[in-house]
Amino acid sequence: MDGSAPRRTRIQQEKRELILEAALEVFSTNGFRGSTIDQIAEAAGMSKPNLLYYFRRKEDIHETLMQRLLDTWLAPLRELDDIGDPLTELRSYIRRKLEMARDFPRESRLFANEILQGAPRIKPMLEGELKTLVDEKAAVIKGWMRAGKIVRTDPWHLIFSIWATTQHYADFDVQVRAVLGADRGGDGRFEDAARFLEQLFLDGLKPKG
Amino acid sequence: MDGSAPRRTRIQQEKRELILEAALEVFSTNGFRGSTIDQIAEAAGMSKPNLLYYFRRKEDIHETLMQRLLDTWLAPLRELDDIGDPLTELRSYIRRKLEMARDFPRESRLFANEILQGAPRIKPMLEGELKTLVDEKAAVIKGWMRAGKIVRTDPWHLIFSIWATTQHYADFDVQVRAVLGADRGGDGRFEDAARFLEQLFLDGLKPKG
DNA sequence: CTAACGTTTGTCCAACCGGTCAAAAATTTG
DNA sequence: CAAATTTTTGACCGGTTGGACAAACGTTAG
Repeated sequence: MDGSAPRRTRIQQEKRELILEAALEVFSTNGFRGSTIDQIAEAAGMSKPNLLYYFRRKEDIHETLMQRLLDTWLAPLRELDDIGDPLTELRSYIRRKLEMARDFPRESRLFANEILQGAPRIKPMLEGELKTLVDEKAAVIKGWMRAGKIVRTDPWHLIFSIWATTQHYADFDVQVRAVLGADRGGDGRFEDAARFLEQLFLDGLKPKG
Repeated sequence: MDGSAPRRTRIQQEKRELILEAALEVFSTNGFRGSTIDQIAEAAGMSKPNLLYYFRRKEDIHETLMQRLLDTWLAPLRELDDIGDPLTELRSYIRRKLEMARDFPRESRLFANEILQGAPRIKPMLEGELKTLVDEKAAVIKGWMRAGKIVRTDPWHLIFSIWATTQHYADFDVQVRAVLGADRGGDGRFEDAARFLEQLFLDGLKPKG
């Protein structure tokens, strides 16, 4: 197998970027099967055969998009480090994840779509690379628990809960904005969410004493 | 407008149930556009024209499914009541939601699919019925905060976080099982999740003192 | 200029998909 | 039973979709 990237002209690089950007928009709102090559081509400002000159199959676009996504998507977790104060580390992990939901909602939805449908294309990666990474970070968290820096609990489910609460603001954005209404559903909702999540994860709901 | 339900024969009722059950399976894993009438018909054990005799359009099936879903889906929140101890009420709301994720994962995924795609078919309901219900319950929670029964925080985001963390175990089930691995990803994962969530929502991560 | 190479387009196709229709089969009703 | 009604089926249709292809167009290098 040849792992080297194919040589590409300047035009090819630019057009491929254009297509991927358009495809991200279309796939993330319609899902894979719900999106058509024509839609992507139009969003990218080119004809369908022209698009197929750069990506020979619809699936190739999706696959390329997915590979790129996964790298950046797990970056915040990779940064979770053993140096520094545990509570501060966790707090900034939550903050980073929430910022990703705010700044890259389309990527979040693309990922959610894939998982919802049973992750047919990335299951191996979930069971391999992702599991390894999470296990590794769970061990770090367990160390913090042993040291009494944070409460003893299940590190895996802790990570799940951080994923769930932060990605919720990207994946369920329509619902969040609908429920908050016009006045509170504006740009401030991410700051409100950040404040709430910090409080929840650090102190919970039970009053002191 | 005639709001009365059409008269139906015994066969019609049974077959319609069969179709809805099959459609729930298919729609929840492939999304609306990703599902074909043929798939649903085959899953229901009948021919496509036969299915179309009971539901004249693909959309009618989805709509019927959606209406039923919404009633039961919000039942746990409706039960959240002002009588009884606030912390107990919240704890059992979380437990009920988690049980729904465990027992009705397809319904959860169907709903998630709809929201992910921008809720084209149920946006009015989100902005109307749902918002009203959530606002009402947020007021109840605010009362608990004023009474010092739970910590002061944002009730809307609190509700979001409960939705997010519990539905995560249905919508992202593949990922959860992949990360937990064969040994911990079995049936016990919901009990582990319940324990973790209770601890998180009540006490947070910060050690006492 | 011209040959080689990279890019774009129009046309076409086979498969699929949602839905129709008439006629056959099964069931209910009198 | 027979008539009326409901259910099931096979054949069919028009529109869409992913993708192929050759020809035209543009660009670059000798």
